[in-house]
This record gives sequence, C-alpha cells and structure tokens, in this order.
Amino acid sequence: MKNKQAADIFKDFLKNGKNRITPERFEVMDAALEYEGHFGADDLFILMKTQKSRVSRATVYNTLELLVQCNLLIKRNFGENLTRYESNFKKQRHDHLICIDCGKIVEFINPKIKSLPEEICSELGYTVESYSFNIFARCKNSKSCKYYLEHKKD
Amino acid sequence: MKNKQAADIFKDFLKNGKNRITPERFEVMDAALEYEGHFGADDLFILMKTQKSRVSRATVYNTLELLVQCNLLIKRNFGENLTRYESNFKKQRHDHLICIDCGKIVEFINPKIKSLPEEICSELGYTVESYSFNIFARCKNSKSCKYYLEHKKD
DNA sequence: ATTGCTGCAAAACGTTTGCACCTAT
DNA sequence: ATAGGTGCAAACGTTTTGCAGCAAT
Repeated sequence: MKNKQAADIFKDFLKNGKNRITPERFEVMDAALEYEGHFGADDLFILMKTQKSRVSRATVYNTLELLVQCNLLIKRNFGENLTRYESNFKKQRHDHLICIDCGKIVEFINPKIKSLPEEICSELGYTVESYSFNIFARCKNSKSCKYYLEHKKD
Repeated sequence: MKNKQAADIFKDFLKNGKNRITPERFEVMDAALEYEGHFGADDLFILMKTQKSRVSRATVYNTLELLVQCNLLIKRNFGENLTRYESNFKKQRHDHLICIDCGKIVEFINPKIKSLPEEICSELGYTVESYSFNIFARCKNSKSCKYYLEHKKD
C-alpha cells in the first residue's frame, strides 16, 4: 500500500457501501493515484500487466468506477470517445485546454468559471452535480507544438 | 434536396477541398440537418436505413465529418464515449446541461461564458479553436425527471 | 481516364458481461 | 455459509478500414 491516507478513504467508502475490501482494489488504487496525468482504464490495465500484476481488466474497470464514486479520481472526457481518469487526491479543481495539434493537455484554474455552473443551474431549476469545461486550441508560437510540427506527416 | 441554402454551403466546401459532389453526401446532409436534437452517427445511419436509403455506414460516418468541417454540424460529446452531432445551421452557439437522472439535454446561452475561452487562451499563449462546456445536474423538483423517476428500475 | 467515393464486410477499439471459481465477511 | 468479487474470454456498441466496383470530374 503506497498511499495510506487515500487507502483509508477508500476503505471507509467500501465499508459504507457494503463493498468488499480486497487486495486487488487497493492495487488498482495505488496504480491509479501514481499515474502521472490523465489515463484510460485500459492504459492502467496494461501498465499493471507489464508490472506483473494479476488483476483482470474487469477488476480495473470496476475499481476505477468505485474510485470515482469516492472522489479519489475524477472522470474526464476530452472528446475522443475514451474515458480518462485523473487523480483527485489532494488536488484542486481545474479545467483543461487541449492542443488540437499535438494533443498536449494543459490544466488551468480560472476563478470566473467557479460559480457559473451553480448560477446557470439555479436559473434552470437544476442542482449541479459536476461540469466539464474543455478548451480546444493551438499554441500561438508553436513552442508547445514543436515536436508535433517537426514530426507531422501531411 | 430539402435545404438548398445548406446544400450550397456544403457544395462550395466540397469543391474547395477537392472532394467530390455525390448524391449520397447530400442525402446524409439532409437527414442530419433534419434530425431533431443530438444524434450519434449510427442513429442517423439506422434512421436512413429505415427510410430505405441505400447509403452505407461508412459514407454516413465520413460525410458527418465533412459536415463538421464546413460548420453545418457541431460535434458534441456528453461523456458517454459516443460522438454526437447537432445541426449548426442558422443556430446560435449554446452550451448544454445534461440531467444525470433522465439524460435530458437542455441547451442554454450564458453571456458570461462567451469570452472565457479566448481570455484563458491568450493568457496561456494559445489560440482558441473551440470549447465545450457541459453541466451535469439533476432537476430540483423532479418535474423534468418525472418519466425517469416513474419508470426507473433499481 | 483517372481518382476519389461507395457499399459491404471485417477488423479495431474501448468497454461490459457471463460464468465458474474464489474469498472477505 | 454466503453474498460478492475475481479472472478469463467472449460479446458488445461504436467507429474505422480494406477492398473491389463505380461514378464524378
């Protein structure tokens, strides 16, 4: 167990939901929280496989969902028909800018966004559960896209 | 041809890109622009099949992409690993609120969002291409979710 | 005549499911 | 003991691809 604090949160969540506490689930939790940046469920499964883990694909998918439910992970979608996850443990809320040339994802925090979902929902008679705000852009000076611009074949 | 004005836009776009002008493409264009609300590529394909159209799945997928490129359609993704399209012909830009109980999609326009992507991008050295702002929420008074609440099996 | 587009079927991709076995409670 | 979780493989739904024939230029 690499992250005791997160493990406690997860354990409590599992108990309260009458979900069993299994070693596989904590193995997935550790791998997920240590993953740098955003990852797909299958990315994680393959990484774990290369590290000789014995957890199955089904368990990875299932456990990631549980980790989202207890807020240790956040689910993202950057419009590629692929569910991505990122750690939400000790992180503050942020949004994303995705470079449409090189795929790079930049995280940003803008205070103006904060109250918007709430505001809009109360106008419409809804209660916010979550929101997603993604900007798709290209870098102005091609610095960030240097790799892409040098290697793209067109 | 049901929408001559859109057809002209599409035709110009195809010519400029050295894409061929084929009856199938206009058949897809008509069906897409007439579709009420948001639809997946396969939804459209199946609808066209039931209407005895002979266009193939591949042509539908390919043509929808072309229609996005010439701004007659907008591509959306509401976090279900499914690409959705909606008409952008003579419509103003708007964002979406998705009810996480019944799946209903509400379109809204909020002036505060308008300048945000631009603002954030210029700070970070990027040029906006597009953005997506989705709010996931539940209705306060269960009016909108009435159907769901009555029929859900849990 | 040349390309590009089409229809079809098959493959690819991420994800979910069914099932027999196993294990935390 | 027993619900629930696991691993595995097969199924699933959406999307992409390969290919032979066809049609717009």
